[in-house]
Amino acid sequence: MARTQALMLEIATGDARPISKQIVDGVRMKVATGELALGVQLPSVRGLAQQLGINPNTVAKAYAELTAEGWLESRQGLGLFVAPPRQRLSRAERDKRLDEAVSRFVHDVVALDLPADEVLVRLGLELQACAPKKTA
Amino acid sequence: MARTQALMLEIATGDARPISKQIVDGVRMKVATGELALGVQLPSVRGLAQQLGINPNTVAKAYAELTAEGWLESRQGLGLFVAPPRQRLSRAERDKRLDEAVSRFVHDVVALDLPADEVLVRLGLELQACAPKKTA
DNA sequence: CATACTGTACTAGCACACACAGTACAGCAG
DNA sequence: CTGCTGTACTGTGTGTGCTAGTACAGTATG
Repeated sequence: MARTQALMLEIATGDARPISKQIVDGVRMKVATGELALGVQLPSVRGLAQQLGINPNTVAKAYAELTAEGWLESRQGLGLFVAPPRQRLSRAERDKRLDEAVSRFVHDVVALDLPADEVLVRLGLELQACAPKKTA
Repeated sequence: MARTQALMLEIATGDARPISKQIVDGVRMKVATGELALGVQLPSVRGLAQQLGINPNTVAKAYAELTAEGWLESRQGLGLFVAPPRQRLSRAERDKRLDEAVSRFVHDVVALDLPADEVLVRLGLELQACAPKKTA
């Protein structure tokens, strides 16, 4: 392992999220699910930028955030690699962020006037799909 | 009923959401939970703006969105009132928005590396708290 | 009628975030 | 050395959100 991977990432111009956040979300999801295994090298800043047709600075910014969050590891002059899993955030910080995410989601969903059951089932499936898969 | 209500809304400057969205979310929540009953008149655009210390245009923008969504009803020269509940969005539109909200939430939560159970329980409680209360 | 409220619709300016463009530097491999 | 890696800057343009000011139509009251 530890070889560079193609990183089938797609940037949707119609997506409301900024490009850098799309990259962060996409890579983070792939690491969390195990699609990007420990030690795998990511495409270079300039390489991914060219592949996606965007500015290298935008990729660098996304990579910097992923590194700060502990998902990636930087080796100067070599590249970026998937970092070993570890506790990245304090309990308090995680609770705070969870509260914010829950609040945001509830605000979004209340506007739809849907039964709570349906929402929970729908979300449960999605969360399960993102659980780490040890075996491919 | 149908009298004006004080609308205990709070605008948090620390909140990342734009002010107008905070108003939309707040009012929508109060209508959904029944805290703002059918037919109740809302504070005037200028009145709420002064109360919150913000620009009247910002309030008008929020009210316009709530009216477009079907939560409020406008009577020219009289004011804005809580509208009777009705199907505001098509099935397809609601599914689309639910998908987006779920996706956004999952992306936020994956970053926290928390057990899915905990997240679902936490969210279930919050959704229940926002269910319509027929009786005060 | 006049006055004082309502919502609504504009224009204009300012601040901020985002993406882009270009340049530069340090570290590693051949 | 050359060529790749990440990283750090300085700008520039654009879009969004909030503010400010003005104007107009509809309704109620005197």
